[in-house]
Amino acid sequence: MAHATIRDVARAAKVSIATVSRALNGHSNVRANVREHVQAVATALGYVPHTGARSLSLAKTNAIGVMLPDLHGEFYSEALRGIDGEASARGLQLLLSNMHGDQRGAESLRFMRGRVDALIIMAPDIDPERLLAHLPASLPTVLISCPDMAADHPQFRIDNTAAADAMVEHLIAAGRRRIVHLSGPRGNRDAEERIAGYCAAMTRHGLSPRILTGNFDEESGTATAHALIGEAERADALFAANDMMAIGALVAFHRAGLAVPEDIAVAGFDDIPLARLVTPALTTMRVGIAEIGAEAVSRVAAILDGGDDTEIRWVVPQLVPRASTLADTREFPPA
Amino acid sequence: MAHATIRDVARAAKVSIATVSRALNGHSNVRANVREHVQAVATALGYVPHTGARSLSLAKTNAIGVMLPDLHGEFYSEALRGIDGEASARGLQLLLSNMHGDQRGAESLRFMRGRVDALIIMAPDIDPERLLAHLPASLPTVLISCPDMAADHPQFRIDNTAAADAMVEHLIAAGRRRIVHLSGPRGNRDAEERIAGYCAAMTRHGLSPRILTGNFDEESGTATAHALIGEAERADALFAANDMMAIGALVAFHRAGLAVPEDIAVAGFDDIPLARLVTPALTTMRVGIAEIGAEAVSRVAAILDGGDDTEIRWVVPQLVPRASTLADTREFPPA
DNA sequence: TATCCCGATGTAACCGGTTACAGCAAGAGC
DNA sequence: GCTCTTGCTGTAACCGGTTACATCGGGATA
Repeated sequence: MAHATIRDVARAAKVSIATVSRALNGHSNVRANVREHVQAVATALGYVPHTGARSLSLAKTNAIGVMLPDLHGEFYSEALRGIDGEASARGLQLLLSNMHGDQRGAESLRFMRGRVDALIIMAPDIDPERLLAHLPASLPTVLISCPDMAADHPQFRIDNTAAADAMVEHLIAAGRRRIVHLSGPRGNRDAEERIAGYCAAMTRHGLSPRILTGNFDEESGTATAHALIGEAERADALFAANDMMAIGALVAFHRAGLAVPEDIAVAGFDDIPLARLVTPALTTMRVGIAEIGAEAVSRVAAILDGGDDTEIRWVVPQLVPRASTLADTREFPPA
Repeated sequence: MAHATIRDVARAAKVSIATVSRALNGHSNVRANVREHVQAVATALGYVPHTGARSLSLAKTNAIGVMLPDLHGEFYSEALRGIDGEASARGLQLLLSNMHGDQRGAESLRFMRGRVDALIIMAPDIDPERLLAHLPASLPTVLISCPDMAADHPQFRIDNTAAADAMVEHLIAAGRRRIVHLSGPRGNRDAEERIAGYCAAMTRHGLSPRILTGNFDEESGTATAHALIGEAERADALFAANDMMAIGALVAFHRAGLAVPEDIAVAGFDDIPLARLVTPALTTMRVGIAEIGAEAVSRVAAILDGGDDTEIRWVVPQLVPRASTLADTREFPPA
């Protein structure tokens, strides 16, 4: 047996559907006893309003669409956690769609039209053309770390260049010279900017950059560590473009009997929750992605309330020095 | 300017809306040149179909609702990752709703009606009455580790009792006797069952159970570790009801200069990705929550295809012995 | 008592799609 | 040339709600 509709309730309560709608939605112009009667009948029939139909007629869904590149790894999980927290505090539902690194995934944006009131898109590696092409026009959209786009959307931009530069400075201050950068995949905006910052700092200090390309996953870190271990003039620091790669390397160095940071310092980027839990704890740049996610929801909400917002808001990552680059202050004393 | 509707396209293309609908949905009974013309006009107007309206008339949303207790911590993130992977492989969207430990959150299930074709609910600590009350009837629903309910829904049940029992056996085999259990919050189904398994095994071996109650978060683990450290006859093993608490304790023990596992063994439950990355790597029971999530989506899909499924499927966690309980095989040699 | 006003209720249009059914034109068969 | 079929297209009902507007009845007022 299908679900009861408002018409079923109206029939059973012997009133019009308009009255049922008004009674259930708390409009004032309904006589008290009629309202109670309608509510009783609705409960008896197990009536649950059809939210889809409701949004259609109200042109309001109370939902926002979230597009992430991936859910693998803690970084995007953290982003989602931040978004989710703020969204449910505001009574907004979340419609998820991620493109698993596949550019075609951008098409799924089309399916969001009519289901959400606004969009939050995080897509550091997507072709802007593609994104724009499938972006339902006139849908408020907040971008996080996306490629430059013609559209004048509100955005969050991470100052990757300055942050990577600062990390290199930190490593140099800690006495390192042969600093290798394990980058993210080419074409990814964050990856490219971190490379730029790394190169700038190295060059400024008269050091020659050396870049290995990874994939932002643990495996890239492991593989890179193995590659470095055997080299004649071994690097004395590895700066990975994200924490997962750094941790992969950290573990691999450890297994191979190399001491971190004594033999080689390791630094990451993002400050995922895991970073402070590995041994030695990982030095990294804190992005605060959960906070950004939450703030993105706030901006979306403000726009939906009629606000105007096309600002580009810059996020400045903070250095979080931990034991993996600091020989003197081990957070975990040797066992 | 609002978005173009199918009527705008029809007007501009000088055909009826029915023809537009048919042309764009690839029905065969449309003349080829008409179809092309309609497609061209639609593209020119930037027409994107209104998915909400479409689902209303088709009574099919291609979305499934997901209710989780929380997104904090890796456990539910992993579950969501598994669900998401399978869902997007099948072209299903995900509507997220989590109740942040708040029982009232169950009401948000009502908002799913008319927006999703089915539900996946993971709620180890929710009052079944409440859940049933707000569960839109006749919506296919797969439950994961929920309290027993009258309804005959397809379910996944984790064999927590046997698993906790097996973990105690493992600790005893490793020579431990003063084994303390750090449990999850009372009322949580998983927590209660793990307590039961722990007690059963302890009693069987003539050991007296000792249970401290935690909250499934890292902080509980830290606090418990501090409490244990000062005691006269210190415990020689801590079995936490989930990995996050175990890791909190692990770190706290380390900081306090206690060697794990030499001075005290530590074991967790869940096998979150983090578990193998901490030092020493954490012994735990692998639940495979991402796989369960994926499988839940498959079951949902099968039901939507007309299948019948009211089975209770049991998940048997597997012991993953690692360095935190095995004095002899350290995965990370001392630095 | 007649008039006005006001609050409660019903009718019907609308949100943006899909599709059953009707209509219509062209080609086939006689 | 006339009917029958076939294939394309349009009309209108429907999905399940909301709400502008019309209607209706009763109390207040003159």
